[in-house]
Amino acid sequence: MVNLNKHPENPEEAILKAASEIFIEKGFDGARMQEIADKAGLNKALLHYYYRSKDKLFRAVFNKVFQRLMDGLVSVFEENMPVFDTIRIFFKEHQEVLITYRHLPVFILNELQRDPNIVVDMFNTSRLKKVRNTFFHRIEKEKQEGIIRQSIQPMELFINILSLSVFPYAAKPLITSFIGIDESAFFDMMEARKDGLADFVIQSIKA
Amino acid sequence: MVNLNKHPENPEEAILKAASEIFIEKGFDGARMQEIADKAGLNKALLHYYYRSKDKLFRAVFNKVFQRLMDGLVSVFEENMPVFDTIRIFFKEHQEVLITYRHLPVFILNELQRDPNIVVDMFNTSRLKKVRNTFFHRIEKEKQEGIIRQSIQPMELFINILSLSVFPYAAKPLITSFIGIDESAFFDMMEARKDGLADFVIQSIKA
DNA sequence: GTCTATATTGGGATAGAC
DNA sequence: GTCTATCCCAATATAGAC
Repeated sequence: MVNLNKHPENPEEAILKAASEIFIEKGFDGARMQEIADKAGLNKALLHYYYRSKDKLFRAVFNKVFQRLMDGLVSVFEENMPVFDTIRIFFKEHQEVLITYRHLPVFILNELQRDPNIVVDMFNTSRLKKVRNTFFHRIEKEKQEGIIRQSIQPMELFINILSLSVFPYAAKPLITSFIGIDESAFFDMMEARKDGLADFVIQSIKA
Repeated sequence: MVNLNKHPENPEEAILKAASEIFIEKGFDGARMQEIADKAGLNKALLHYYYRSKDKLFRAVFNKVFQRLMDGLVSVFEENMPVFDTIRIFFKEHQEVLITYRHLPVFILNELQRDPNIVVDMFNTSRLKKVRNTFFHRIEKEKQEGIIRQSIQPMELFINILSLSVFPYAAKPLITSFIGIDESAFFDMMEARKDGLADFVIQSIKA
């Protein structure tokens, strides 16, 4: 589960922590206020006292975990360094993020499909602007320098990298049952895959 | 929405069709038997008459749409032809499948995360066996022939191709809000991306 | 602020007429 | 087989004592 607050001292944080775990595991519709209260060691009435409604509590949770995941996945692209380095570091670090936040990708994708209005607009656009100014800019520069192939589109490369990184974790139950391996074997496989992924991408884009 | 039965003549099929649309859109927990009945033009009692319980109705739906999506995505890999051709044809056809079944990937990934026990085991293993005997076998052969790089792992390549193909559609709400485009612009972007994706992969694996 | 008790609606499931 | 009416539990939300 996601550890949002290591040691919540006040009820408000304890509720948010418990709610995060339950919502991420069961989704908005599957989550029960009673279960959240139990996990927080409090009673239902307090959830409403602090967050008014299930819906408002959910939004608080969603915004928080969404930003967490984005921080974990996107921050590398905001550093200004050679593109190949960015890619290698990203794939080296992404596994840790995705293991820590196991269920987050599917949770976010699903809730966004259920209700596209929950997106945190401000965050998205400002975040992408930063990626544009660093990673995308760097790609164009290295295309000029003859390091990267001319035909490479920054946005598509970005989407490709995220796809290769995130999808296998989202599809973990499918993959494990397909191949007939258990969870730990799956994570071993992902671990072994890291370097290969960077090679896979770099091989594609180098001039 | 997914059109499972064009013109359902009998109630049983009408229910399954309506249930598919509702379950895929709202998930198991978010779906309402009443809404399914309304959409099918029948009453709740009939749903229970034909399918006993919400859970059983859901399983009937899930098994069906799961197999549909797999057919659409995996069948190309079961044809015996040069690997590069397989890849090009797959990316050429995948868009159509994923537009037709828009919400299916997230639906399936989410329900599998919610309850990993719903996997249809028999189907998976037999299906993968076929892919192994054709696509995987072909990769090994072309490695011998010096067409494909020695370091390429068939299973990982397979996962990579599916990731590149499916993830952007699963993350559609995120991508559109990120870039600030609408649905139709998104599909245009995906359409334009097809050829580039095949190039992206082939560039990576060719010797 | 924190609890217990309760109001109230929603929704899966069934009984029973036709 | 198909309907209406109803049962009954579950779940969000609130009232009110402390």
